[in-house]
Amino acid sequence: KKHAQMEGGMISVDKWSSGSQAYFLTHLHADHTAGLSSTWKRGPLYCSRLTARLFPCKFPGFDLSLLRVLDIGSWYSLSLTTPSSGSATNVYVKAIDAQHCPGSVMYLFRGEFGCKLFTGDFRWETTGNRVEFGRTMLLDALKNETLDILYLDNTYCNPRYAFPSREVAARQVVDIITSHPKHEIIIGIDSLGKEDLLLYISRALNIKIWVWPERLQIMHLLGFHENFTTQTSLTRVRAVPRYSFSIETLNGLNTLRPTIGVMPSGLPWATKGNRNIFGSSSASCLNKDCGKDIDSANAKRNHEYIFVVPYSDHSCFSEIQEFIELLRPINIKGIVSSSSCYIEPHYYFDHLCGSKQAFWRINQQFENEEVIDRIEDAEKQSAKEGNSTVVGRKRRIDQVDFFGIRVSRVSVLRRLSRGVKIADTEYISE
DNA sequence: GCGATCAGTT
DNA sequence: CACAACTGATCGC
Repeated sequence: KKHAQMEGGMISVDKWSSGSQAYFLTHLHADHTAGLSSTWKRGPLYCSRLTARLFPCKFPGFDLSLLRVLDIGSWYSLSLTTPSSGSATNVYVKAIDAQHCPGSVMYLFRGEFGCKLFTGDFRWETTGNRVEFGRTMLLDALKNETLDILYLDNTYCNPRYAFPSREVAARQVVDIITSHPKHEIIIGIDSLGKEDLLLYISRALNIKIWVWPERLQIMHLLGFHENFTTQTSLTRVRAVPRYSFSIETLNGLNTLRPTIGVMPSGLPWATKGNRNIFGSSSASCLNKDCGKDIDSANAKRNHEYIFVVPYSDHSCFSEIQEFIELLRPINIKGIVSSSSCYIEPHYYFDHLCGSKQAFWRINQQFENEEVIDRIEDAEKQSAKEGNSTVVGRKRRIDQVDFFGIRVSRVSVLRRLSRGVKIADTEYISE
């Protein structure tokens, strides 16, 4: 579903079938690890340092000598074999913070196949230190080169998906909690992710947050030792598995103590014009103050006890757009294919793609003095690194015309297929 | 027993 | 209902 096999079986990202020489994991959510298990024997598995630390929790008994840690922001060189010719070839890879869940990274690959970025799941907010750092790192990694293919987390790749930053959403949650001073609070979360939301609440209200025992272990591995507890008596705010979070649960809890539920989700925050397209059954929803008032008026209360807050670990449409405008890739492929309202990134972003657009990106950078310095450094660095970039550029020119004509149709066909193959030869064969 | 797949849940 | 992420049943080996 959300994975790729690259270069005719040399590299797989979040795809765990046999036939690759190197396997890359973007993050530890279950929909990216289907096929991975503790009995893994297919070869080295590359991931971020934090993912490696969390790995034994998800896959106890996994042979850890197969894990290869990639520190974020560093280039690594892999010596692989070109399947068609059998000759040795170098592939370079850099992991970049994907800002999705703890340990999540994007992978930028460079090799004789060109330059390809696989985002995994990612969130690309517009402000904040982490975002600035990520933007700098990405531009620095890409230098003045064109990005041939962007494998994009297109979960919310549709203009109707509009929601605020996670910090704004976290503030909404705090407002909901403080406006219910006598209530117990439960917040639905998954096995990994939304830690920043819980930390924000913990710090803003100076309270500990209850989590279930397995989740406390994760929190400790993430380095959070002070903000969480498994002792119910210490706090009125509890994070519970989302799967156990239901209206019945809340009704039951409310027979004991007044309790409200908070559901952080990107889903309900689709808009059509000024309206929430997901029906109007809610007692008070975001319609009235859409886009203006960002406090709890924008937190949709769809049940007497349940507040749904627009806290998403995936990019909204405008963030995806900004990301593409920054990178100006030659071509884009969505990695999410399961949705019935799936929209090809090309539908919205074709005008941002293609070889001319790649040059546009470079020209735009030169309007910024800071970036000019970076490019000059990049060019010096590039000269030191030898001829891999030359090979990549030659290959890229071949791809432009081809992709410009074919890719959109191929992508639609591939919607129904399992797996995304991005080697040139596989494009032709399909 | 394991893993792949599907159906169902929030 | 849209989604992501997860659980649990079932089937095949």
